[in-house]
Amino acid sequence: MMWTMSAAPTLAERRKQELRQGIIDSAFECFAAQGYHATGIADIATRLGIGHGTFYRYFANKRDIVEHVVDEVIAKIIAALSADNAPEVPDTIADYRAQVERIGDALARILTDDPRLPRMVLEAPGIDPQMSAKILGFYDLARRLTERYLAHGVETGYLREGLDVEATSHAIIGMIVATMLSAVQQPEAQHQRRLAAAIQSLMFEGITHEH
Amino acid sequence: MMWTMSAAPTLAERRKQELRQGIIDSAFECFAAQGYHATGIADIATRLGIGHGTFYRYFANKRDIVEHVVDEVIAKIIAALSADNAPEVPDTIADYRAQVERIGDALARILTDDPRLPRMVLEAPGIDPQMSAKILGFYDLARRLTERYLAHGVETGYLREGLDVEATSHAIIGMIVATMLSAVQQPEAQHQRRLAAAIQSLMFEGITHEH
Amino acid sequence: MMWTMSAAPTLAERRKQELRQGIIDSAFECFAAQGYHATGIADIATRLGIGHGTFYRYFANKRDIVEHVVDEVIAKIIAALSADNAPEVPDTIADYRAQVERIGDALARILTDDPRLPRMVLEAPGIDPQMSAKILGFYDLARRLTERYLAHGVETGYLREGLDVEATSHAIIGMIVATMLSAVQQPEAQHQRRLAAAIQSLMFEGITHEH
Amino acid sequence: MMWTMSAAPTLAERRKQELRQGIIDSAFECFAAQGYHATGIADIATRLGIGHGTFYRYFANKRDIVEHVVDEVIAKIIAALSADNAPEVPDTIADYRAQVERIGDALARILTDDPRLPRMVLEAPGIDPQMSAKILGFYDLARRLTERYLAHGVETGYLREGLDVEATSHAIIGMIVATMLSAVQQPEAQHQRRLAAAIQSLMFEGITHEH
DNA sequence: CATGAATGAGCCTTCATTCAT
DNA sequence: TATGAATGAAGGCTCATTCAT
Repeated sequence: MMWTMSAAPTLAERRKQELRQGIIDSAFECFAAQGYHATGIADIATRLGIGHGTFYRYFANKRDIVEHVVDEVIAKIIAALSADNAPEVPDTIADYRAQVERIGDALARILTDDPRLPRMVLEAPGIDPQMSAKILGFYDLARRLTERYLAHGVETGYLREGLDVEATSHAIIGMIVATMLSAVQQPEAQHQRRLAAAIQSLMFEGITHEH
Repeated sequence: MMWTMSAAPTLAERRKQELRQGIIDSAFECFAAQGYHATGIADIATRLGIGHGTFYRYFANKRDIVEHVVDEVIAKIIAALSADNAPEVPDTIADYRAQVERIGDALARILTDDPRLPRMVLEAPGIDPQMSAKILGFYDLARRLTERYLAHGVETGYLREGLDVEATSHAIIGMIVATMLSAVQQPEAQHQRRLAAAIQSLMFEGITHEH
Repeated sequence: MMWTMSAAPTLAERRKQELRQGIIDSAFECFAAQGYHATGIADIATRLGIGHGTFYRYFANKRDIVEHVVDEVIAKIIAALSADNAPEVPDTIADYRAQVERIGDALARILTDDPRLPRMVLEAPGIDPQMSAKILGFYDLARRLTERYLAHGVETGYLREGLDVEATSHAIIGMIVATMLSAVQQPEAQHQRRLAAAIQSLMFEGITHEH
Repeated sequence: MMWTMSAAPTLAERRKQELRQGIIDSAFECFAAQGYHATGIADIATRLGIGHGTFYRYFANKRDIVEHVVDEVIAKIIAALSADNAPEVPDTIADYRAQVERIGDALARILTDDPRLPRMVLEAPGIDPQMSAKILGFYDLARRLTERYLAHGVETGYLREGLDVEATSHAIIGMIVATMLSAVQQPEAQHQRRLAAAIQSLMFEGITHEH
């Protein structure tokens, strides 16, 4: 139909989109506050002031909504992890370090901004095996991205030859996970920044005396 | 009959202990396979071939059993993390590196041995807030232990002066978490060993060229 | 449509009230027929032809419904006991005797009408200590009312000076209880009326020859 | 068999009888303290210090024991109601009044002695319809006894001609029930005695001025 | 005979989902 | 389209009863 052409969302359609997003937000808040299993569809609807029957006009079931909520959480974190380093691939050690710093800052910012994000990621694997797989998939996505950067660094020569890029990428992701874990309990910006700095140091200098 | 007084648990008592442990194991298997919430008491009992009423002779409720299961999992991991480094506190960089290696090996061994261990740790925080707190507490316990070692290293002089021991301990624990996460999907011994080696390298040399 | 604002309960609302009352009635019948403990929520629901989940939309739990059932039973009996003697306080022995007669008639009428009422009162104390207390409280309420009337009679002079109004009120309530007890097995109106007459005789003449 | 002849209960047999009685007593205490439904077989056995399996060597099931407990309670009350008036049937108004007094005293004594007796009678009808019938049967037994005495009084001439002996017996039993009801809450001897006196007064003089 | 471990029927209650209004 | 009343599958838990030791 002609009038459906991209640029012209009906008023009704926009409202629909807004309500849909509202449900996702409400669900996020409920899940973050009480956990997935302790949250009822009625809770999500009530918090939003809609009837809980309405929920099912926008999402197929409880599992469906949590899928969307987690996807959104992951998307936000991925955005923080990737947005700032998109422009160009670093070609010197300084560039790379700067990029790691930018990522650390972005992560610190987003985690400090909303500590429920890491909490969600922490608790999501308990929902069911599939959700667990999704979270692990998210970790792996981030890890593969990291691995590519490391590989590029080795190829380009600013990272150590012989570096086990795959294994090291796991370790680096682990440190990012640590950042998220600690954000659950200590979301203060300063703490996050210290953690980011320590990770940087560890990566670029190790913990020993500079040799 | 002449019983040796002290260490003589009745046959019945031994059976009781065995059944109790059997229930814990069965529960562990169910939780690992289907997740806490999808597991019914009946599942645990049936898998063991006992009536589900029997379960309640040994554990107060579903929450009680998962507590025991998780405690056992944590105990195993803590044992791996701490047993080998108990003897003496490292006083040289070589000692410390050796200890880190031993821990890595022990961890690799136990995770390879039973990949459901890390899966359980991964999924436990989704059970409820208290369990979440317990897991975070476990992480924090390990972290504080690491922090003490780092502090000792700095004091003794074999670690860099000015090292942010607290933040760094978070990062190191993150890498241990990474080990566990990867063990869920790649429990092969070789992979675990590579990961342990990479962590060591990262800690003691960083990822850059040795300067 | 021109609704008269105030007393216009929606159709839905009226249905709701009706269903609620239906559940109370159904529960009353079940409890009366099988006793509280032998009655399952499913019985109450099935007898009414509704799903047993529906029950919980109207009452919090099994205890809640029996509370309502008993309250209703008590209310009916209290109404019988008090409605007819409300108008004015009797000031002569004839007035008082007439009032006692009215109460007796009203009680006979209601007990004959539904013999499950006294049965419920009889069995309620076995539900739990709180219910027991409620029933005893109901007896005591009636007793204190009776006591007030006796005291008024003594003050006014148409009852014997020196009458132990408190103890006598207990005795009179006991005779009302007897009426209820016998109604369980002999609900026929005639029997009830004879009993009421005998109680009157006992109160006003004793069992001996008029002296 | 010869040696079974009445007078020679084996030691073992006596022990058995004692344990049996012990179980009844223990059950009575449990039922009185927590109610029938809240009492488990295990409670009864534990209070007595025996294994709960042993219970079933003496009583068929939970229903069986409560039957015995209630029977014993009823027997005690019947004894109080009938023991003292057994010797001879009263033939004058004074004799009868004296007898009523003796009964009242005996009742007061036993209720004051153990207020759990009336409580048991009060709560027993809630156990199940059969128990309810038993209690009603007990009331009726006492009532018929009373009725016989009243009839004798009328025949003999010391009670009013035309007295509705059946209905009046209901009323009198009601007052005895009142005594039991009030004993649940006020077991003090003095209160019981006042109540007995009031009942006597009511029976023999009515509540009005002596005419 | 005493014991208590084992059992499973049975019940209350929750809540995701459906559907008539 | 929004609603919320109705539903019943599902599951945790209790406890009377049995029976091997």
